[in-house]
Amino acid sequence: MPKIAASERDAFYEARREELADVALRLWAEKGFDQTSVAAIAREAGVAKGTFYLYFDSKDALLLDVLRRNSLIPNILALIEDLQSKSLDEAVHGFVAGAWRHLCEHRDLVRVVMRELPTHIDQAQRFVEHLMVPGNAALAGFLEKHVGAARAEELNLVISVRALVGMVLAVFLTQEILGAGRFLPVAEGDITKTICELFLNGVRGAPDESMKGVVA
Amino acid sequence: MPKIAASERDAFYEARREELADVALRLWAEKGFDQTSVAAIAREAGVAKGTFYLYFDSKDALLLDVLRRNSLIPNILALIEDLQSKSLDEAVHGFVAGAWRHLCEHRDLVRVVMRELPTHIDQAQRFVEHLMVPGNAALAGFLEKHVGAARAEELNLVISVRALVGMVLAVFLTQEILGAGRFLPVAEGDITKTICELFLNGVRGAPDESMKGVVA
Amino acid sequence: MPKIAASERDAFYEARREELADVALRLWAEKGFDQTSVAAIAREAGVAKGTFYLYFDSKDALLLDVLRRNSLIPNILALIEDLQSKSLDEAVHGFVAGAWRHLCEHRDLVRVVMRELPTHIDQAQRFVEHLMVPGNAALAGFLEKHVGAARAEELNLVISVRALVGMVLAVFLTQEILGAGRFLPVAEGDITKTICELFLNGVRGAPDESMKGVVA
Amino acid sequence: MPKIAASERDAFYEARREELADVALRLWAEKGFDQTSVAAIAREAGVAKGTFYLYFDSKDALLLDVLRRNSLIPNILALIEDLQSKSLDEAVHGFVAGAWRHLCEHRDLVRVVMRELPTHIDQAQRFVEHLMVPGNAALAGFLEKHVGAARAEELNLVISVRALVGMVLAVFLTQEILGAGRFLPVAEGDITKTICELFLNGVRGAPDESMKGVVA
DNA sequence: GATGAATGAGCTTTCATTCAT
DNA sequence: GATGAATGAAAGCTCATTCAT
Repeated sequence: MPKIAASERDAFYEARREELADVALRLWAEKGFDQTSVAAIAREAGVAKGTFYLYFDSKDALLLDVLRRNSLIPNILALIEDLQSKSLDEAVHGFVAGAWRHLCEHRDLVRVVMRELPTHIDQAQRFVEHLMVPGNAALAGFLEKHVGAARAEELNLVISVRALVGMVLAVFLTQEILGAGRFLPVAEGDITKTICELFLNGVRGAPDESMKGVVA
Repeated sequence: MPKIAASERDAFYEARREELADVALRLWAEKGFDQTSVAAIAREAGVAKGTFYLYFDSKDALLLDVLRRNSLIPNILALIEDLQSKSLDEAVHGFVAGAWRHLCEHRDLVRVVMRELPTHIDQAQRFVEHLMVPGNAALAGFLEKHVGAARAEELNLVISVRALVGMVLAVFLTQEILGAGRFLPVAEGDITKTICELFLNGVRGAPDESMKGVVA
Repeated sequence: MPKIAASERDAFYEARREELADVALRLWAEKGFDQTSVAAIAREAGVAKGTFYLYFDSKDALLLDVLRRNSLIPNILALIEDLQSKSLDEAVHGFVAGAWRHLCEHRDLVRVVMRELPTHIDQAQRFVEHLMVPGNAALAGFLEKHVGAARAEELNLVISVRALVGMVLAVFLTQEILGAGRFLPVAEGDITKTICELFLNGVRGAPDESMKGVVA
Repeated sequence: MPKIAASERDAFYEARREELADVALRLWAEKGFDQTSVAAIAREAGVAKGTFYLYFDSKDALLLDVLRRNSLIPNILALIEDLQSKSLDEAVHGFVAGAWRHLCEHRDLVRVVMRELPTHIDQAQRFVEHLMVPGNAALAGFLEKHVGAARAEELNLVISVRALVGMVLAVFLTQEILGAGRFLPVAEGDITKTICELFLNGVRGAPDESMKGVVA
């Protein structure tokens, strides 16, 4: 069998896997993992129930694959990497805008991860180790560079980073998942601006003489 | 039948209900609602499967009851009410500490709510309408009183309130649910202090002349 | 304990049994034996579920008791006995009217018997042996006396008797149980009159010379 | 996929459905609808419990299907239609023989219908409206044509028709369902002959002069 | 490779029956 | 005697997974 044919077949195989994973993600976001049957996923993807098992070993294996496949880890680490050379203002604005965009673009994934991560401890471990710990550390280091060691003693910068992420995530969840946007529509720009403003003033703290020279 | 006996029986009935509800909450927090069978709840509570149905009409009815029984809504609204007469600093510290305590004391409930709320739209509605909207409004009003109308135009205060809640919630989730506390143990006092510091500096903003008189 | 008290207790006991049996019959007629729980019977009779078992060994035992207690056998055999001295016309009219009255007065029993007899072969046996066979024989004998041996050879008189009963029963069932009475209301008198007229002309047959002297 | 395969599969599917329906009918006739579990039906049909639900949505749906599938309504209406052109004697003999044959051929269905119809009011309605009312009316009209309006005033012909059906049904039930046939074996021919004789003499009535010309 | 019929474990729920009070 | 809480077997039904075609 010629190489091309094989790679074509592989491409087809991969496309099918992706199709199934996409459908599953959508349905899980809607009704939850347990409330979505394999039959429903197959039907929605336009294949037979049995076909599903040619592409995934089990329903659980598909969940792992979906989480892995859609891992935001590289993107987010890249996002963090990009910030290193910027000013504090630019970096925070860039991070918040980037995070918000990521959340919006992966709305379904966010829903599924929020639901399923806490009961899949192994995945949660992986998430913490590979994304949260290094990401946090990188951002905390970046912050320390800009606000100075003195301020870093007043604030726990790791917690600060998580607080920043928490602000973005919580506002996103309430607006987009719980539907608070219907009660109080707010422009996306206002949201990121408010968060950045809060955080930048927050980390910098009340200006006193000793800080003046350090702040970016 | 004497009065006492009846009230004793009622007390016993209520105790059993509570026992079952507590067991259910614990198991649901661990493995999720769908992955926890009524049989498992009954077994863990030390009764037979059929006995469960003497106390609750159905598994779904128990979920509603657990959510209602553990509703944090009154507590949280009371917490907010208490802040009204305080200074901004005291209020924010009080709120953050109170919220953190609530989260710690209702760890399991938080897990279950985070998991099940998004797929129980009616409950989500209730949550948004009865807690989030009024709580947000009350806190935003309080903030406006202390930071002044000028600052309220720079920041969206409703978003700010949600951001504050988000900081507390996200740090709690990462520390306590995802287990980040094992990687980076932080004293509870450090967490609340950092969040308050961030937020207070954040809402007040960089001081300029016009603010001087207003800030509490 | 004095005799009176014992008999009073017995009377109370018997009254309770009867009450429970009556309630059961009513509910069974409405929804069927299997679809009526012991709890429902007890509730409707105003006693606790456990009390039921002080009066009957089991739900099945109650069914047997209800069938036995309400046995129409003695009544019907008495009805047949009464006819023996009458003329054919009087006897048939008396039987049809009596049977119709019995059916109306024991509507619920009829429903239950029609439903449950076929699946309770032992009860069915008893019914056939103690009511149908002797009753049929008695009526067939009576008929033969009046229509003569010659006619008895043309007609199977046992079948004729069953046919007579069948006419009454089928019209009763369609009018009262299936509710055909709502489509075509017919006076009770018309029904019995029509059945008697049909049967009397039917058994007598087309008059020919040989019959003249025999017919009552 | 070739056409043949599809139609073969459909044929197989239909055969399975029928097999399950037949088994169910048999078991229901024996022990009643409620006392026959889906598991028992599946086991008797040689398939697993779950397989049952590939062919029927629910146990109730199967009951409806069995009643519909075996509906005697068209057959019986056709039987009645066929009589219209015949003489009274021929028609009654034809009807009684046809009805008896139907009952014998659908013994199990008769048992199930007798048991379940009274507690399934919607099905009972359908039965009354679509079979009893029109069938009765057609037969009553036919009778009136042959016995004359004068006799139709003496007899309620609708009741007469039901009485005829009742004779056939009651004798069938006692012979075949209650097992009276074991006590008194009677040739099938004797039964239908007796019923016809009874009915024909019954409807015609005692001959008087005015009737002479009308009777068929 | 694709199918979908078949499976049976497991779910939620009901209910006849028991028994401590 | 009377109660009703407790039981657990058994029901109807679903669904992840297998496998012959």
